[in-house]
Amino acid sequence: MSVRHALLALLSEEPKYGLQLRQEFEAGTGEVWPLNVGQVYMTLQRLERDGLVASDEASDEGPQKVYRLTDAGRDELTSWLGPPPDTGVPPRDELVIKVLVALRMRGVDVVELVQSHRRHLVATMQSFTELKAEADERDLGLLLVADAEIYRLDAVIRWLDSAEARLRQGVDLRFPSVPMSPLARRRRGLGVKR
Amino acid sequence: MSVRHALLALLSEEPKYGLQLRQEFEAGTGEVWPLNVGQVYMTLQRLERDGLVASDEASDEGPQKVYRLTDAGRDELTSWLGPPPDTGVPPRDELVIKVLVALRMRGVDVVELVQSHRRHLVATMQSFTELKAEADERDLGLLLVADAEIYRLDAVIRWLDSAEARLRQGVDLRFPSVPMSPLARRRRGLGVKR
DNA sequence: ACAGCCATGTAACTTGTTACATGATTTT
DNA sequence: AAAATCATGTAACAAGTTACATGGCTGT
Repeated sequence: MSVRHALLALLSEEPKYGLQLRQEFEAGTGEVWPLNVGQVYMTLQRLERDGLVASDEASDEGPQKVYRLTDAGRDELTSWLGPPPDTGVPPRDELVIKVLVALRMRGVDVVELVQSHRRHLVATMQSFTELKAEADERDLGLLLVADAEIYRLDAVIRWLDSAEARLRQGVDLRFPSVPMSPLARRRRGLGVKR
Repeated sequence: MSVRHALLALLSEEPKYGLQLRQEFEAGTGEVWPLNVGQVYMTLQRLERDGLVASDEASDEGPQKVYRLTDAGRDELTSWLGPPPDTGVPPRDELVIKVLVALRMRGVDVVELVQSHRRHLVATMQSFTELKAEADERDLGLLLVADAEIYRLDAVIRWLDSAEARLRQGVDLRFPSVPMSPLARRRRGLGVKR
C-alpha cells in the first residue's frame, strides 16, 4: 500500500499526470527505488475508483491525463501518515527462511551457507556506501533511502552472525527441536495420518 | 517466493498433506509467522503444475491428499538455497516512504512523527524480547525468527534516529532539493506540461 | 517522411490476503 | 443426532511484475 499513498502525496502538491508521478517518485528516492509505469496507471485507476483522486478528463491539448487529489484523498493521506505501519505480523524474510530450511535439511553445510550469504551482504552494503559517497549530498531522498538500506543490511548481517553463533554453540540442535505439547496440538488441530 | 520453497523443504523430509504443511511451517517459525491455508493449497497446485511435487491421488482411506517431492523439486530446492536473495532493488519500506512523504508535505511536524513511530517500534521490539524470554530456549525456530525481527526493528530505529539528526541539522531542506540535471532530464525523459 | 520518444494504457502472470463452501470424521 | 473440527478447496481481491499495443509529438 506504499505506492498508493506515495502517489497521493505527490498529487497533494499539485495535479500531475502518470509519467510525471513515476519520475518524481524515482527522483524523490534518489533513483534507488524504481517504479514501473504500469503500476502507476493501475494505481491511479483504483484511486479514482475509490474517489481519492479525480482526473481532468477534458484535457483540451496534449495527451496528458491529469489527476488531482480530492478532499477524501487528502483525508486518507493524513490519516495514513500518522499510524505506524502494521507491526502485528513480522514479514517473512527470505534469507531467514533459507537458513531455517538449511537447518533442517541433511547434508547442507549451514555455516558455509551463512558465510556465503554474509559475504554477499557486505558487498551489497558497500555498494550503497559508495552510492552515497558519489551522490550529491543535498539529495535528501537518496541519502535517506540509501541509509535505510544500509541499516537494513547491517541488521541482516548481525542476525546471520548471531545465528551462526547459536549453531556453533548448540551444535546438533535439529528440527523438530520442540515436540508440540498436547495442548498446542489440540489448539492447532493437527490431524492423524493413516 | 519464500513460501513456495519452504513447502518444498518440508516435503523433502517426507510426503505430507496441506494442513500438515501449514502446521509445520508455523511450528518451525515459533508460531511467529502465520501461514494461511488457502495459500498452501494454491502453492501446492502450482508446484504440481510445475512438476516440482506430485500428489498421491489414490489415497484409499482418509481425505488427506499427500504430496511428495519430485527429483525436479529436489533440484529446485538445492539450487534455490545457495544464491543470496535478490539484492538488486532494495524493498520499498513503508515507514521510509512515510518519512519521505512527511518531509515534502507542508504542515507536518516530521520530528514529532518520527518520534511517535520510534516509540511504537521500541514497544514492538520489547514485545519480541519478551516472547523470547517466555519461550522454550530449545525452540530454535522461534529464537531465530524473533532475533531476525528484533535486529530488523533495531535497524529501523537507528535509521529513524539518523534521519532525525539529518533533519535537525539541515533544517529547511525541502524537496525538491536537487533540480535534475539536463542530462538526467533527457535520460528520464520528463515531458513538458502545457 | 521517418525514427524515436512521450504518454497512456492493457494483458497475463505471481504472490498473498480474506472469506466462504463443502464433505468427512470425531466428539459429545 | 448434532456440533465441532479436520481437510480441501474456490472466489474475489490487492499489489506488483514484465511485456506488448497504440497514438501523438519532435527532431533530423
